[in-house]
Amino acid sequence: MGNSELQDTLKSYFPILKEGSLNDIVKHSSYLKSTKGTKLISEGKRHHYIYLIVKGSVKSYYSKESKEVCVWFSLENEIIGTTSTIQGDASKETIELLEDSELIKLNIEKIKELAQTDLSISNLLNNLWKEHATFLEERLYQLQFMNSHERYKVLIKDTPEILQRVSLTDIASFLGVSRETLSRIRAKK
Amino acid sequence: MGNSELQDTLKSYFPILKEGSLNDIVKHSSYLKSTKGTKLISEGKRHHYIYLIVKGSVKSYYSKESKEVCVWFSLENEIIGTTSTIQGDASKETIELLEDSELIKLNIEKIKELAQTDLSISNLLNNLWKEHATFLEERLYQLQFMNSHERYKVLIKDTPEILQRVSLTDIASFLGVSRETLSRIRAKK
DNA sequence: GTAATTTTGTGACATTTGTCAAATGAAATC
DNA sequence: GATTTCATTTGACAAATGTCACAAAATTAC
Repeated sequence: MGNSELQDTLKSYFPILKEGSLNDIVKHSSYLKSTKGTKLISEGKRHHYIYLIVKGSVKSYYSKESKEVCVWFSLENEIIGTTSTIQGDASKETIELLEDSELIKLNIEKIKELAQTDLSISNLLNNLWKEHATFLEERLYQLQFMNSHERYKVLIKDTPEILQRVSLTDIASFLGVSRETLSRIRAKK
Repeated sequence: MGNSELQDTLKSYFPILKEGSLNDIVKHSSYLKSTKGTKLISEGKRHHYIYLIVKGSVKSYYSKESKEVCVWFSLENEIIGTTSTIQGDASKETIELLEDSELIKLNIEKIKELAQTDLSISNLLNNLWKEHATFLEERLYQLQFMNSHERYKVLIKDTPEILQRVSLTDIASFLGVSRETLSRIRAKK
């Protein structure tokens, strides 16, 4: 992917950005391909990038005592990163590729710097935070209000592709149940 | 609370704001006292305000079939609102005063408008979103990773004041357990 | 294609939690 | 201070879920 292609892609994702601001961001971005299993962000480490998934899929998870709990999955056309990374802290989560993927890597440190003086970039970050918060609230709602059967139904209704592309082990932890319980939920339908 | 007092208070909460930007916000803010049980924001309705708690406490909850599930509590010195309200949609949650309270009411519609052209306000909104997202992630982590005993322990460790000022019924739904289960958790300690 | 490995499903049982009913305790009202 | 009302606790039981062990299926490696 050439530089002008990169620009075109980012432009379509960030339509509210002014031309000059977009250029500034492109300067701190790069295209990359990476293989399944690659960790874009590792728990406990400081990172300086967020990513746009051009092709492929990723999971984000916390781990404790060799157990993993998935926080979210992302497929094509989504912006991903961890809140702790964006705040400049060591990441609390790990982000790992579930498939061979194509990504655009954006230097969030630089973008945050730009946002200090660039209104259009600051507004862009606002939008990203807003979307992320909305996602998290929806997830909390589901965990607090729905039982595991209902949460599974919502998942297959809203993002059926996840079922095809993510292991049931990961989906189970995402839904907040054991692998076996998810198996039984699926058997009943 | 006079206008200059209002200005001083808001200044201490939003130190990153430039003087002029602060003035613009003060113009769309007002001080108010309100009694326990008052709903600042009602589920299903459009609202245009966020609030700063000067004194008092509030809960935010979803309701379904006459059951309430608490999403969060706030005490003094916190900014509160609902994501749906801020986005201009009908609110998904209800925000209700748990005690007689003193508040500063800020017109979020106007603030958002200002943020379109005012960098310092846009950056302020970014900070607020960031804090909110961090809170939500921490909560998700606790719900996915800890059992109810552990979640209760975290609550009494991090915000013991909540125990004194919020009913156990509300706390139970916040922790994601029934009232009776919370009673038993407490009995065991 | 076969073997090895990983993922998913199933059974049996223990544990946790929810639910309903009733009892106790605390707070508000008169 | 007695009474009413509301909040919290406790008991008994049912339902849901976790855990462990193993079987079946699917995937990967050879």
